[in-house]
Amino acid sequence: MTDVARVAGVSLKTVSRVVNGVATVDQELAERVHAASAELGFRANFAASALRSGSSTATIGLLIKDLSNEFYANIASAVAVVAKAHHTQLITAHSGENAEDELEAIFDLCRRRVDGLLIVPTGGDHSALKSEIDLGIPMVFIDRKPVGLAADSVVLDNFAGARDAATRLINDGHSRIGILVDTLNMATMRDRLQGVRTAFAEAGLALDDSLVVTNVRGPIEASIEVDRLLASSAPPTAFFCGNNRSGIGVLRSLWQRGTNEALVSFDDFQLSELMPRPFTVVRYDNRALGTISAELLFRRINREVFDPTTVVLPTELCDRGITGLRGPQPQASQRARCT
Amino acid sequence: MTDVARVAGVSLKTVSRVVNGVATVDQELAERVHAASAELGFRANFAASALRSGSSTATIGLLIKDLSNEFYANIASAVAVVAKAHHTQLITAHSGENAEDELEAIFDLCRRRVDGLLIVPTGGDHSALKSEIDLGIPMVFIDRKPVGLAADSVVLDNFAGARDAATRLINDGHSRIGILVDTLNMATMRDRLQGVRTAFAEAGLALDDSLVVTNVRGPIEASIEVDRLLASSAPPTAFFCGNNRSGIGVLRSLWQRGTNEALVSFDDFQLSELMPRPFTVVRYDNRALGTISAELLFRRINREVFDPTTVVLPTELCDRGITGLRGPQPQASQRARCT
DNA sequence: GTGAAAGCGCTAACAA
DNA sequence: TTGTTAGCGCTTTCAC
Repeated sequence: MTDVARVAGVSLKTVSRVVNGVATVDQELAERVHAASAELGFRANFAASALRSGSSTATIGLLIKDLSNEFYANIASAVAVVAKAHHTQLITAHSGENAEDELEAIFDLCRRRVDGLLIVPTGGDHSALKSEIDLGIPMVFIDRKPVGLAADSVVLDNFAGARDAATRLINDGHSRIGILVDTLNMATMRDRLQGVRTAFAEAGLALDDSLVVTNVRGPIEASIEVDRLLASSAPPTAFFCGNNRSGIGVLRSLWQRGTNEALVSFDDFQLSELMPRPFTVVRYDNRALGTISAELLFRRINREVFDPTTVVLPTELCDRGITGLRGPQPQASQRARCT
Repeated sequence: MTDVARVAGVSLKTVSRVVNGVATVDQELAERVHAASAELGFRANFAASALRSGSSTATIGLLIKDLSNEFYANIASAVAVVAKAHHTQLITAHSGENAEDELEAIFDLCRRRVDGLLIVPTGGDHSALKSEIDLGIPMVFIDRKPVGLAADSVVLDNFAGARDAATRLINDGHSRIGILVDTLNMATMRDRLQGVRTAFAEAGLALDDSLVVTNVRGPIEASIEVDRLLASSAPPTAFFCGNNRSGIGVLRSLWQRGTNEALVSFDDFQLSELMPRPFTVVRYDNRALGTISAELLFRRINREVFDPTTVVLPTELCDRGITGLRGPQPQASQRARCT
């Protein structure tokens, strides 16, 4: 900028004024500055500007597990739209599996003075972040509430979704239901399992714990468990899956077997309506997780004052998979038969 | 930092040394600094540090259309892995549809002094970026070569992929093939159409231009075109789709009709092997687009000198969709029958 | 309307 | 090993 000032024959401050398009600058001087800028290839340094003026970095951070997972990608995409509307750049940090990595990434973003942080927690304890919040960096937690910390969060109604799912199966006459969930270290999974238990209790039925499988990591493990459960002397007549990955594994297994056990799985997924066998999903507005969190964050960033909020998004049951009947089918954009 | 120095009773520079963990500092002084840091809630300001030391911002930018699209999400996910390995944060900017927005986003990232830029171009002209490259900001273009600019790029072998696809159909006895591609403003689409034309020419067949449909934007438009083409007096017996979105539309239409026209579509997608009808995809390593580009970018960032490179990734034909036969099926992790 | 000087938070270069 | 000084690129303050 000093060079530009020299070449344009004006003071540093005048260049600054022209570059920022602020205040009134003499037409001719402004043009000399523009000419000199172009000649020298001058580009304003955003960081230096923010440093001196104490203005915000116009940057928020998003901590997320894995963008190649549709669930997280939809959140990130929705967040990006809100960020753009606020003329803010988005730094996306991948936490990986590890809670320590996650903390380290958060601290790095704080050193970079992001205006705020959106966190899809890997789990673990978040009390270490209290100091960062006190320092004035707003945070909103997505999909899981923070542990050991009072902060905003946007989550799903996991309990109700799972209870509805199990109730549907029970009402359809099933009493032996295979339950496949991921690790119970995650509150989401605990809530979903609790929803299923509640549905059984409400129906006056006993849930056979030998049909409850935890730590189901992915589709392949889910397939294996389906085969194991169905080979038992008192096999289940239906399955509940705690997430779409195990749902897909079960779906594949059941389709291969050609048997007609019922299936309800948490999480919808792309092209679920074209799966080769009917099943049901616990659906919710995936993008809303991102949109609402980001809007909440910007309210905090804009210094709006309100008590820590938890937004709970509703779920609904939707039938998916093809029925075997040919003929006009609903388009993806107006998905079918949701309750 | 000044406050920390005062509270710890040491000089500014000593605090700096302790914070950066560099050089040897007396044990006791270091502890006084740590204590003062904790007491005051001191957090190093990364931007100020980079400004003074002239070191890099340890940030790269990724310009991408839409993370909710599997193709882009896989690229972003792969880039994030490489960035993390280089201890670099990733700013993801969504270009939207608009070429002007894209340029504006790039300029913003340049003002932020990112170390480098990864761009999935929306199209349009990129000669305006020459000045930024000259300024020393390396750029790598993904999926499409830059227009009017010599820069690194990583692209697919669109021509060969499409030629292989059409040749497969021709060898299977098809001569009337419906061709559905998106706008020919995109070089990828032009290359794919050219690949199809070449396959016809090599087979000594004429391609009926009335079966070539351009500007097919998505699944719904594709479905409509399928219905139109099949209603004609000389309907096609097979379809080629220029991307997975139109492929999905055609697949849905053909499945609903219950007819057995052949289908080959560019781009694989999740759960394609569970689609209710056989078809074929032109597959490639989606993540490699991100991984290789990012690695190329970091070579540039590390001041390695080499001529502008274009990496072309190969494609292969893979059969997808269920065959109607029950029984053991290949797992997604070892996908079937790829040539 | 324009410019000179001071300083944002930090580190390089040097001195002690 | 520790401290002092100057200054990264920019904006503020205030005088002209």
